[in-house]
Amino acid sequence: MPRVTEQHRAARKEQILDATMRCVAREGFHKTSMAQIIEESGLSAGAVYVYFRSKRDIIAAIAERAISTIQPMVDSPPQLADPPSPSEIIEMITTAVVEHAQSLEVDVTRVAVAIWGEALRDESIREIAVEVFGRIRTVLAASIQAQKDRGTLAPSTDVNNAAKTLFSLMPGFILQRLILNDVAPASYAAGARALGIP
Amino acid sequence: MPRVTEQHRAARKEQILDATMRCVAREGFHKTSMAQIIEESGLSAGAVYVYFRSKRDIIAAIAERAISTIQPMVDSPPQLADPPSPSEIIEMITTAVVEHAQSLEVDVTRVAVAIWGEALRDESIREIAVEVFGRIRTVLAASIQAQKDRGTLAPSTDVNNAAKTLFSLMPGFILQRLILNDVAPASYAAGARALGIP
Amino acid sequence: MPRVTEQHRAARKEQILDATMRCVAREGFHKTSMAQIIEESGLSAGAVYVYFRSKRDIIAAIAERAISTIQPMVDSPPQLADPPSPSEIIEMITTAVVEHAQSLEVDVTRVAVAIWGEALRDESIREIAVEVFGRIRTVLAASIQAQKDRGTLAPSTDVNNAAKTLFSLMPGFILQRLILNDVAPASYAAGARALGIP
Amino acid sequence: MPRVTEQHRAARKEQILDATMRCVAREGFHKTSMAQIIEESGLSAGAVYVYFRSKRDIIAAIAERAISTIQPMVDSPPQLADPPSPSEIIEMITTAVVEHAQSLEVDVTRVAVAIWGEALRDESIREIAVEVFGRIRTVLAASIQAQKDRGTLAPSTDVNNAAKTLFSLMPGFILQRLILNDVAPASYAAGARALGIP
DNA sequence: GATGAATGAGAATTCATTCAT
DNA sequence: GATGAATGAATTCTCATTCAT
Repeated sequence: MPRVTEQHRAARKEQILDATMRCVAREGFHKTSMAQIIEESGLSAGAVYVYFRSKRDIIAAIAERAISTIQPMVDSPPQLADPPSPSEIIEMITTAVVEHAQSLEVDVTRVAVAIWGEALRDESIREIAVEVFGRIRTVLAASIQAQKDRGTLAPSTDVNNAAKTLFSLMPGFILQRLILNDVAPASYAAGARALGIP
Repeated sequence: MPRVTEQHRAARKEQILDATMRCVAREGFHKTSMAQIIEESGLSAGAVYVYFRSKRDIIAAIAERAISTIQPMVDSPPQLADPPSPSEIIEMITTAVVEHAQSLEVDVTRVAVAIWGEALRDESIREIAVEVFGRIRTVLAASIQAQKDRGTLAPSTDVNNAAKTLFSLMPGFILQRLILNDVAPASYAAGARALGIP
Repeated sequence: MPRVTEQHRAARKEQILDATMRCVAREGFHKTSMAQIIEESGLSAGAVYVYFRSKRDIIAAIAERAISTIQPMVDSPPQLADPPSPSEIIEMITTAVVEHAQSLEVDVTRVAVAIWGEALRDESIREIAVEVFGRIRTVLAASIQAQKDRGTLAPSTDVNNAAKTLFSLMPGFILQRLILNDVAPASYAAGARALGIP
Repeated sequence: MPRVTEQHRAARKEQILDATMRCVAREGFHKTSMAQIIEESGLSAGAVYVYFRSKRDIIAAIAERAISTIQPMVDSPPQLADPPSPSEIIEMITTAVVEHAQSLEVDVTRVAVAIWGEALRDESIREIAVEVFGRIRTVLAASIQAQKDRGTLAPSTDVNNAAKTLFSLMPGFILQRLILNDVAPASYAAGARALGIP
């Protein structure tokens, strides 16, 4: 099959990564064997290794996917004239997370937890996590700054500190949803407001 | 069998679990091999299998340890007449977490992340996580209730929802500390207060 | 098909064999993969398999090349009136070997060692080696016969036995040059003469 | 099986190396798979890897064996008052080689050829070959020196050069025996004497 | 109870070769 | 003829677990 397009290559890579996501969401990175990925992808062992040099590379690619998966979730809908408040952002993101998780065959949040674990033992995965965390925090910091400008938050507010604290609501939601399964975007955001978060 | 033997058994189990904690903090559960645990514990393969029937059992025991490790952290110091406020609790727990992590040779928070991942694929580990999460949430709910009683939080506050949101600050702190390494208990609690959390 | 195509075929085969020689000189036959040969030759996998049916065929072709490579080395320069003496032949051949090895990008003697190994497990490679060894021995036998005729060697000399012994000086030189790297044609021939070889 | 002696370990290693020798004599190093070694040794995969960390280690151990295998062959029988002459040494060594090859189930000379090939691509194997070659050359040099002292060889003889040339008779004999199968110790040594070697 | 050698299924990866385009 | 993606058996090595001593 000569003259195979870049498109074809990209599609195959997606095929492998899609299969891997399904496996990892179920079993985590290290309980997912290459044999499972191969089986799930419908390709042969050799084919998988044409597109990825090692299992580590596949894991890294999965982690990188998180960046592009998260991005549309954290980007505020452009039609909003006013920047959303922190609790609104929380509700927006958690809603997007839940919807995404339910619409696809894989729950990305399960993969996210696997990535957190991998970030602790693989520096290059950690770097990817650093970037994702940073992007989310930036969005949250902008919202906090807007509240401060508007007077809803005290002028003395340290935006970065507040963003770090606010950021926690994202992984905390994911974790409680997956393990306790008793959180929902609306009530979670309501809880944030009840605590005083604008 | 006399008590001495029971003590011996317990000591041996601790020895194995201590060794495992060190390994898991470094590499996670699945990159930790039984050979590593055996080597690190200084015991023989056979001996380890006398005290634990399988690697899964060791992982479960490690997860159960989290309960007793967390308990003293979340229990408010008894000398305090007033129950601490939510942000005070956050600062207390995060401080305890950081101090614990620095004083011991293993950073328990790294093991915690490994447990979160394992809870997604092993129901019995999930049950343990459910219990740990529940205990922490209970402490937080009590504090929120106290604030509500005192009038610091609105009477309409849904204590459970607020506790769920507040709970997130714990795993969120752990994750940011391990991956971004730019959070500290005092400023983190300050961030919480800046956001309006009492 | 016109002649041009035949030339083309031959050129392509050379291209593949040249590439293989480079690989084999480095790593031997079995550590040289088809992928390396394909890469080194600049052709596609399919193209290589058009010219050679299998890796074994390529190895066999490499071995056959040895025949034509060795031939000009063992053939005495025709201008010499007198046939050279055994030690002179040794010096001529070893000199040719060293010069050849240095002038080309591949050291054929390294390939020769690989062929010796392969001859032990593949009958058809052995047959090729038999032919090469035989040709060299024939040249040496002729020289010994000439010495005998001239009276430099005893009339009782068994020409064939002497040729077998003399033959050893060739692989022995190659091996010591490659592994110990402390032999040179002139001193090697001098050593032969010191031992009494005319 | 606790309290396993060093003897036991050594015996197991021998068992694995014996099996490997049989395989390598047949197929060379790289056509011998770990599966074959495992099968031939009668052990399990895991057991083999308890004694050798990798296939490379096994190959290295096989090469090291050559040293101790060669040593008794090159050591002159101590009862000889006079040191043997070069051609006598050649006959002794080649006789020992042939007898050894016929008495054991493996022909060590076939393994030797495999080692020569491996020495060209693995530095540590080369080092072992250097040592073996050096030992043989030392024995030959001593014999040449004795001949020189006795006046059988010219006083101008460069002992080292002559030893290098003489050394070649060993690998040359091995190679001709394995590939052409038309050499025998007695006639080979006779050939050496016919060429003038004392 | 303790030991640690042994097991063998399973892991990741490679490789000679094929064949649809 | 030429391409190079695809194949899948084979390769090296690991690992949780067992059991004779």
